[in-house]
Formats: sequence, structure tokens, C-alpha cells
Amino acid sequence: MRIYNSQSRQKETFVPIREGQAGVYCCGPTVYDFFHIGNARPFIMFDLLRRVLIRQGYQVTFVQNFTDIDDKMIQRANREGISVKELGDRFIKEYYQDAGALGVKPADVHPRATEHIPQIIKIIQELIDKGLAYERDGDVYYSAAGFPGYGKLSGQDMEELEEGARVSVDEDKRSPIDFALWKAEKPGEPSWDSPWGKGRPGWHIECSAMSMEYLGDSIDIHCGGQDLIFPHHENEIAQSEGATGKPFVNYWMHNGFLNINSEKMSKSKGNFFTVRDILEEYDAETVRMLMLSAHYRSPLNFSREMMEQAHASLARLYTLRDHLAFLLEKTEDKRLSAADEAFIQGTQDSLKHFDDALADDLNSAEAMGALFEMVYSANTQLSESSARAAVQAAWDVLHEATDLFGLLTKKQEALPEAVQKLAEERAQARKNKDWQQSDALRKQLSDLGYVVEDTPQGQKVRKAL
RNA sequence: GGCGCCAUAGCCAAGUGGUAAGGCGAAGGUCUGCAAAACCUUUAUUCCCCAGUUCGAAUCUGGGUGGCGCCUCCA
Repeated sequence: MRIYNSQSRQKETFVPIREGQAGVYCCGPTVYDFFHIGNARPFIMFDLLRRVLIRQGYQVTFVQNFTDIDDKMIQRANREGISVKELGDRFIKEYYQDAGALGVKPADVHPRATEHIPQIIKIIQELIDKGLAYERDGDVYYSAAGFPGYGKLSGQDMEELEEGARVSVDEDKRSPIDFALWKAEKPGEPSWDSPWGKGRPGWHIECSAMSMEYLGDSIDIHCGGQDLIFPHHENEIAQSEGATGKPFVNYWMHNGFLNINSEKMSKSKGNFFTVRDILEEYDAETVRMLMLSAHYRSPLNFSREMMEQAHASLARLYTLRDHLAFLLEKTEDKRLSAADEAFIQGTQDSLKHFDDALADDLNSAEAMGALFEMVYSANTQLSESSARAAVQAAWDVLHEATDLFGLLTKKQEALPEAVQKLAEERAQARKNKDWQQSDALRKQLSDLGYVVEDTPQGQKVRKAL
């Protein structure tokens, strides 16, 4: 497995800390609202990372947090007249629903910031003890200047940062680039007891605390969006390494943005679609198809046209799946011809190509290309005169690849009785060469969402995607 | 101002030193009663531009141009 490490800015061979195991931490959502389709990109792509690692034989521990306490949470909760806890509970539930719909599996651990206050306090105390943090009127700040490696992930220079820093809201800080570890209680805000009085954690510290809790002081892979590189991940490094004195993360992975009209989709710009809304109109697998068609680090434009293209590509996979099922019934269990053997070898080669592409920094676009090579090969080389084993090989490889991609999850279903009846009537009308009647029935089936195909082996009816 | 990313056909997208994968779309064709699906043919002598290195560059170097992002909450 090769991974592009944002810190070294090059691809590196993945060497886990513990052989055969991989500890992965991904920054999760702030649960103050539904997440949008741009937020879904890292969820889908790093879920793919997890699947690939597992396929390669690693024992993966995958952790993704919920940020359930911050300014936005408090604002939203106040606006809705509910507690921050209630708000978090609600949108964590919504997260599971949308992520699940998108085929994103739940992480091994989904820790909540508010349930790790003792761990957070412990790290802050360690940082204070080491002189890397200081308290001011109940607030605690990290002293970035005290950590020599500050800026190593983002390539930022301390002095440039200080000069370029925007107006500092909080004048208690020693330096504009210092950041809050603990915020003193303000009226109307939830708070927890701490050695520095009542208050709540800053944003960055939760990820240090929770990754340490579930993955240890050093973790293999840490992922998130490119917009988290600075300051969030830079700050995590400072906190974690400052506290433990050990390397925090070996491989940093950052996904590119999902754009709209070439601009980053974001809540603040208002140019976003929630996953909830998108799934009203499009199939979840179409969303996956779109995401998988581009490399995770590249920018990806989201548009209706892109969704239509992804949908059409996906339909090609379903068509083949259905066609293979059809062939499995028609073909015989006979001796393999030379052509069958060559075909089976070809499917294995395609699968190898598929795996190799994914092992190369999660190149899902190339892997998709490998999958479609197999699709083409099956479409051109298989027929009812093929040996069943050859068809089975195509079926197996198709499913190995699409299972990993989280595609073709909709199983073939028996036709509803009404559909079956119409289909039979149409078959009869065709036999009678009553084209008008048969076309009318085909139209009726189409309106019900079923496609009718006349093949040499008879009429085939399938559900339209 | 600082730190980065991106630029490949009508649309999307791999490829990062050896002569342009794949998908969508479009046109024509085979098949079909007509369709659908699939298949066949066509759709980039060329990879934003200009120099340079090299036997050889979309790929490396330098310089431009255009777009985007982070430096404030953001996946």
C-alpha cells in the first residue's frame, strides 16, 4: 500500500506501527446540522481506505469522532431552544442515517467530544506542566512558540503566521497564533468542571484526546479534508506531540474538495446540497459512483450533469450484473474452451489491476477503469455457449470489485405480480405480432419503472435503475 | 503578503520520462417488427502557453497564463 503523505508531500510505502494492524483516525462532523454532499466525500473515500486496508489483510481500527460541543452547536441549540446534548443526539442519529444510506459503514469507535472531558483535561494539564500551555482567567491557551515543530504539516512559518494573522479577538493570548485548549464558561453555555474553573474544551484538543484514547499516542493514518490541515491538524500535532513527546501521526491523508462551479461547497457560502436532499432525487450509489470516479485528492465538481453521467455508468454495471445472472441460468456446466480459459485469466488480470490501483494511494479512478475493462471483456466474450464457470468467474470478479466499492448493493428481486402479468401479456401480443398492443404494454411497464428487452432467448424484464 | 493545490477530447477522468486507460455524450452501423441492451466504426498526431534538459516529455526544470483553496468556522 502506498499513501500520499500530506506532510512529506509524496507517496510513501505504508509501514504500520504494529505489523498487520492499522490505526486510522478521521475527523468527523460537527453535529449541528445535516451534513452536505461535500462533507460526504471524506466519509466515502476514507471508508474506502478502510475497506482496502481490510482487503489487504490489515486488522483496522477505524475511529471517527463527533464534535458535539463548539460555537456552532451552542448557537444552533439556543436557536432551537434545546440543549446542546439534545442537538448532538439528534444529528448523530441523522449522521448514521445519511452515512448508512451512502454505504458508509459505522466506524469501530465513534467517540463524542463531550464524553471525553477527563481525557481532554488530562492532556491540557500535561501541556501546562510542560510549559506549553498557559491559563488566563479560566481560559487555557497553547503556546505555539513553545513547540519547535509548529508549522511542519502545513509548511507555515511562525513569523509569517504572526504577521499574517487576522485580528485577534482574544487579547489574553500571548501570541496571535496561540489557540484555545479550554474556554472559560460563558452564560448560557454548557460547561464542565476543570482545574481552571468551569468551561468547555476548544475544538482541536478533542481529536488529540480521543485519538490517544482509542489508538494510542502514535497512530498510523490520520485523515480529513484539506481545509483541516491548518490550523486543526497542525494544532493536533502540537498538542499531542507536545504532551507525549512521541510522533503523533505517520501518514496524513487529506481529501480534495467537492466543488460547485469550481468553488468549494461550504455551509458558509450557502452553495451546498445536503445528502438528505440529494438522496430524494438520486440513488445513493450514484453519489458513490461520482465520488469514486475521481481521485480523492483531486477537486471534484458536483453538478446535475456529473450525477447523470455517474448514473449512466452505474447502469452499465447493473445491466451486466443482470445479464450475467441471465447467462448463469442459460449456460451449461461444461468443459472450458480455450477462449473460456483466456477469459477467466483476463478477469483475474483485471482484478489484479483493480487491486493494484487501489493500493496506489487509493486510485479509485484507475480501479474503476480496470473494472470497466472487465465489463467490456464480459460483454464481448460471454454468451450462452460459454461454459458456466466462465460466467461465474465474471460474476465473482464483478462482485469482488463492486462489493469493495459499495456498488451493486441492490439485489435482483422477483418481479411484482402486476409486472409479471403485463410482461406475459406483452409476450403473448408479440407472439401474435400485435405490435401496437405489445408496444403499449412495454410503455406501461416502462412507466412502472421496468425495462423490457427482447433477446434471442426471449423477453427479459428488469427494473430500471 | 505567506503556504499550497489544479489545468489531459463536447463533458468527466487515469496516466508523472518511452510514444494518450476508462466512463458519459454525440454521429454512423450490426442486431430488432420497432426498441432496449450489447457490439463495430468515428469522436485528443496531442495533454493551458513559452523556453530548457533529454535519443525521447502530457510526464523533469525555469518562466508565464488561468482557476481554486488554507492562513477565521469549514470535509
